[in-house]
Amino acid sequence: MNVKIAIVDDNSFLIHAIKEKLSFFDDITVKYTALNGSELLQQLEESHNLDLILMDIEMPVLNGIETTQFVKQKYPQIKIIMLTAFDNDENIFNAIKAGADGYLLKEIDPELLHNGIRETLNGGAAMNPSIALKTLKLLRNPNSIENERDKEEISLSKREIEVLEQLSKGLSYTVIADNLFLSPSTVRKHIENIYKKLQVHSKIEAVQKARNHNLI
Amino acid sequence: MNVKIAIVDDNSFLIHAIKEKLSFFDDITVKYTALNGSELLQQLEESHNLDLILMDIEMPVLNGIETTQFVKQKYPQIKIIMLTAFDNDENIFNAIKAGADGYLLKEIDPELLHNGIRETLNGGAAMNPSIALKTLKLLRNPNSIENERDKEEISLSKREIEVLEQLSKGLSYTVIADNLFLSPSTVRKHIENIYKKLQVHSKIEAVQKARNHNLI
DNA sequence: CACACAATAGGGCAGATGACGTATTGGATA
DNA sequence: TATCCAATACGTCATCTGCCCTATTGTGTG
Repeated sequence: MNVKIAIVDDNSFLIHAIKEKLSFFDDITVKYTALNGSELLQQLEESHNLDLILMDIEMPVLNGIETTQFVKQKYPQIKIIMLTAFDNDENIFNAIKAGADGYLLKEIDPELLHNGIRETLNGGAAMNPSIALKTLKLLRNPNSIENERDKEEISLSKREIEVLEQLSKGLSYTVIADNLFLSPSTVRKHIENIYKKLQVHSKIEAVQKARNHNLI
Repeated sequence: MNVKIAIVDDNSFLIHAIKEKLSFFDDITVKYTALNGSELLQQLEESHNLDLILMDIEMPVLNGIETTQFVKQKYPQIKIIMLTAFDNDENIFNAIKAGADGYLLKEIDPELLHNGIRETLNGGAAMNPSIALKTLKLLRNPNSIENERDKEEISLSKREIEVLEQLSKGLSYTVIADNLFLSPSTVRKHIENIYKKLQVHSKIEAVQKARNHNLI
């Protein structure tokens, strides 16, 4: 089976180097290349018939972490392997949080890169041994992550939090209304307001976002 | 440089099989073998001039997790790779907590095992791609470690998992269909089947349950 | 060779949901 | 005091969702 991939890197020379590495393998086709995240997103708008993205992290306009978040939100079926020169803990953790399926270093051998791509498409995860070690350390010591606090202040009212909690249990409007001794109309209105505040458009997104911000 | 390793497994036949696999590589010497943890600890008492241990998990007397804890406590310089047939989340997480430097499955190719040993001694971590993926999921969703027991009964197909992943992003049927190049009818059918298997009745419940069981 | 089952696809229907309106009340705050 | 806003409530409408039905194709297993 032929694999369609994209390469995103702000250094066009490096894009070329990666293409070169992959040129040995005829089961991989580089369908897109982009110099930053928003360029990639534009291309995906036109056609998202793509299997995997090799993504740099440090890029202008839209960096690799942000881009990964966007792509995974909209096209979760597309696998993403971070391919970067840096391997500091923060990048790794943020990339994982953003939904990356692997994390490799640019100096990687062509064969290992090829293996990593295949393994990732096969439902595994590609990782440098040094990166793997860092993820193990992060798992052992979860406290080392809790540093980054939320920047944007989301303030939901007490009632809205209550509604959100009920929502998170998978209850319907009418049941929530019944539970909180409210009219269904009121519950709907609360949920409308919650959506506006969280800037989401569905129950699932609301619950997800609320969880990520420790609101519930 | 010659590497001195130990193999700990309650199945002497499997010890032999691993030795066989490693016999191709003349930079590795199997110094000890043991049928359980305490046997290994005794041997280490006499001489702990050892680089790395390949450790089974399920063993009588002293299991692999406990043994790893002991060894890492007393001889932190000795690397330990879990080498086991099972890869359930609880084992992985406990092994990591105990201080394991890698986690491989017994069916691994000789070359990859050799690589894993070398990488680990080189300051990295050895991991199967499937294990790597599990560690990533654990990092993303740390509360999903408890509920492993009742997972046996839940078996979703690969396609169903894909659909669930899309669901979890809050996408609608039509968008999911578009992303996976399926008809909306098919997506609906998949979701129907998922609901039956998970015994739930809404998107949120499905995503919740899937998360708790580390299916996504 | 059956048989089971995953993956695909479509039809139909009742009820739920999301997004828009409007409106009243009471408490907080400028 | 005047204004803001949370909390309450209702109406409408297009769309989505959950649940029922049937059906074909391919793969794998006993």
